[in-house]
Amino acid sequence: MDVDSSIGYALKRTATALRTAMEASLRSLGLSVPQYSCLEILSARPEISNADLARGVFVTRQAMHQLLGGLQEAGLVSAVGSGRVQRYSLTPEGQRVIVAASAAVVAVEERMLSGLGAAERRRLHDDLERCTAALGERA
Amino acid sequence: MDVDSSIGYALKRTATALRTAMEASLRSLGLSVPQYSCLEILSARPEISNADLARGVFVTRQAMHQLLGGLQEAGLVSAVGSGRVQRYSLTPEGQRVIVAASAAVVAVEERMLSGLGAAERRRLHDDLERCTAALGERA
DNA sequence: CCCATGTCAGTATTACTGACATTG
DNA sequence: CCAATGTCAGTAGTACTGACATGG
Repeated sequence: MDVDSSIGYALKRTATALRTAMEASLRSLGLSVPQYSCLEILSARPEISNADLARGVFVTRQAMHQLLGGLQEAGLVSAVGSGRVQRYSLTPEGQRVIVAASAAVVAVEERMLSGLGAAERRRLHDDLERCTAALGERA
Repeated sequence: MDVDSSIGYALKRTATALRTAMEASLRSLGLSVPQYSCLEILSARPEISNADLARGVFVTRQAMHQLLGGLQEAGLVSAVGSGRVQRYSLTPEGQRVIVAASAAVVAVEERMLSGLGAAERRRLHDDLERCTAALGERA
C-alpha cells in the first residue's frame, strides 16, 4: 500500500496536524488537549459524575480521575460533594478559561477548514461519521 | 461549540476508531501501530537511514532509534552497516510480516470505507489533504 | 449480596529534550 | 570547523491494569 494514497494515513496526518495546532493554541492558556476536552464536556453537561465523564471520552475512570485532579489543583473545577457519587462543576475561573479555550479551538478548526465551503464541510463531517460507524460494527 | 457537530471531534473519533481497529488487527502479528508504520516505510524505501526515517514519520531520531531497536530484536529489521550513516533493511522474516500486516491494515481500512464509493473516497482523501495543508501554513 | 463507583498504586507505551562523540 | 548523524540518558504525559473500600 502506497503511503501517500492511503486514506488512513491522510486521516492520521490531518488528526495529528490538528492536535499539534490545538496544543500550540491552548498552551498560552495553560491547558493540555485532554484537559480542554474535559472542560468542554463539563461545560456542556454540568454536575456530571467522574464515571460518566470517563465513558463520554472513552477513557478509564482512573485516567479521568487523574485529569480532574489536575483541573481541581488549577482551580478550574470543583467537586460538588453530596452522596456517594462525586459530581463536578466548573468554577468561575474555569468558566472564563473554557470560553477563551473554546474560542481558540474554534479558530484553529476554522483555519483547518478555511479551504472548504459550508456544503463541503457538511459532507466531510458526514463522511467521517460514516467511517466511524463502519469501524464500530464488530465483524 | 457543540461536541457532536464539530468536525474536529469527528476527525478525532474516526482517527481513534481506526487506530483501535488497527491495534486489534496487528496484535496477532505481534506488531504495534508505530512498528507497523516503520516497517511499511522500510518496505517502500529500502536502505533508508534512521534520520530520514524519522523525518518521514515526523518523530525524533531518538524515538525512531528506539523503535528500530525493538524491530531488530524481533528479527524483522537488520542494519546494513557501511560507513557513518546506518541504513536499515527488512529481513526475510520482516518481509513476510509486513506482507501480512499490510493486508490486515488494508482490510481494516476497507471496512472503514465500506460505505463510500470510489468517487467519495477520492473526495474524502482530497478534503483531508486540504485540511492538513491549511493547518500547515503558519499564520 | 451485588454491582457501580471512587481512589490508590504500579506499570507500560511513546515521544520528548539534553548531551556528546563521530564523521564526511 | 561545521553540520548532520547516531546513541546514551533522563523525563514527561497519558492511559492502562490491579486492587480495594464503600455505598445504594
